[in-house]
Amino acid sequence: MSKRTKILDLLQTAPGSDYTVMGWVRTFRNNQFIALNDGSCLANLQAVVDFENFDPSLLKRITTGAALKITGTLIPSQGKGQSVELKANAIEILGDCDVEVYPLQPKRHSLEFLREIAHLRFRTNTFSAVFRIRHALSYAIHKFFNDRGFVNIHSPIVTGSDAEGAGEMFQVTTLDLNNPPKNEDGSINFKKDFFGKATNLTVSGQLEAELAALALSEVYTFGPTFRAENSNTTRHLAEFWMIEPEVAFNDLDDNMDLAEDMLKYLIQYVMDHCEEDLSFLEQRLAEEEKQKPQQERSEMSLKEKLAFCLEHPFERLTYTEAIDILKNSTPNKKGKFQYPIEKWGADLQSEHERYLVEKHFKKPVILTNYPKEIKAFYMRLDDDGTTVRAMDVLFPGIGEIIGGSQREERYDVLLGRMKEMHIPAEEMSWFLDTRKFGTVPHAGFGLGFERLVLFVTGMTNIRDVIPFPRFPGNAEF
RNA sequence: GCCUCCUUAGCUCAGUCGGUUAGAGCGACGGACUGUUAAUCCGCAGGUCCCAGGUUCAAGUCCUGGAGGGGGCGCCA
Repeated sequence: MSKRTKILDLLQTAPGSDYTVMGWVRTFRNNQFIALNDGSCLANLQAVVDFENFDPSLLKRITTGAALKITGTLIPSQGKGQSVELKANAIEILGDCDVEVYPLQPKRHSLEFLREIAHLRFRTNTFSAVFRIRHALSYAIHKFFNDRGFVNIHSPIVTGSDAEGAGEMFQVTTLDLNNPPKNEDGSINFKKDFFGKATNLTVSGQLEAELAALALSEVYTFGPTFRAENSNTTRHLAEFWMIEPEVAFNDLDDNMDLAEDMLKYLIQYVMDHCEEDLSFLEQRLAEEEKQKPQQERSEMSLKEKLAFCLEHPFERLTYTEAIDILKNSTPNKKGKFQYPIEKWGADLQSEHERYLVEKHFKKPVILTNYPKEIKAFYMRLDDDGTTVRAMDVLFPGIGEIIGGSQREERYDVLLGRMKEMHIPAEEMSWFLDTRKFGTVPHAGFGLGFERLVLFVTGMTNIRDVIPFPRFPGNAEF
């Protein structure tokens, strides 16, 4: 292959020289204008064909979806849509594309349809924009933590611990499911399994991150996470990516500061580096909003929404304060909530979270100090003995984007909480060891990566921000 | 897991009270045009009305079951 110039670079190059580009045809207009895209940016390169100088049988093969190599001279464009264009001197068909059977047409497609052809949807404007932004966010996460001296920890994906309590787990085994080795009592003998014990896919890297934090001080994980929950929503996946920072010597306030700084940094990064893709998605969203009834339309455009998040501090309040607001809220008094707020202690439903974020405060909200009964065993017990130092960061349209806490660092209190919640302490001795040997206050949280991508791109279904979504009943591709 | 809606041409959808030969836009194809921006204009083809039963003189339309998909709720990130 001769030297290739990326379309992203070519569009910023002064005209005059010859270049070779390779990419896929979006449209071929007027037997003259090829809109070529190579994914390096949203914009297409316009290649101009003098059709009298090319074999008609070659021109017939320039169809939507075909892969081309075009060599030509970069010239100022006579048309209005672009400043430069490539005057084609040579065209080579790298791969034909039979439009009779190629599912992508030069027209608008529904997200539902594209989801069924996820192997081809990268070739659309919307999905190429989403996945470029997804990449930018991934890179920015590493940059944010690296710049602050955090150490990236690769926590295990196969775990022997089944006591994390973060959700249903997928089993990992090499045993013959049709004829597994049995113990005398008829149960399966996992000693004969690959790892010599029952193993699962991880539901969280947090416990391992805590071990590292209690030596390296500032760490984070960024890896795949698996939950075998039968969740059927636009916000849940069975396989998703999670970022879990864990910081020694941090309390809950430090933890909230870190979460807010991080989210603002990431949003700012995308606004600074993904202007073209963001503008496209903003326009796409605006067109989608037009289809909705006036009442349901959002007041802000995508970029306004992102800027708004940057400009205002997140609202921080305790669970108890939130209950008071909800109890006295108009929808609660008028019986509009499906689950009315009656007494302190109840878990908040998503309708309540949405009211706080979207109606009452109209900005991101951090809820803290939840009743201990509705939170995990490892969260630090408050002095009153009834609440724990938990924090949930709630975003408009997404709900919970971050869940975290200051961790219980006191050995006796942690052990007591584990017993209360029926966590088998014997199997968790390695975790308890950290509280036995030089324990310190520490805190951390989990950020759902796809939920962040959802928010930043303005997409509405989490299955559209991961290349090949896994959810109940579906593991295609 | 629960609730709800949908499934008609390649895609998006219309199809009245159950009644003749099931329609439109876009896309594809053929032609015209040749500085176009999802080009335009003219023409043409394209249907297992999701599947299996049932009711009826007659079912895309009604009923039962199944499959696939969307949305909401719960679980949570």
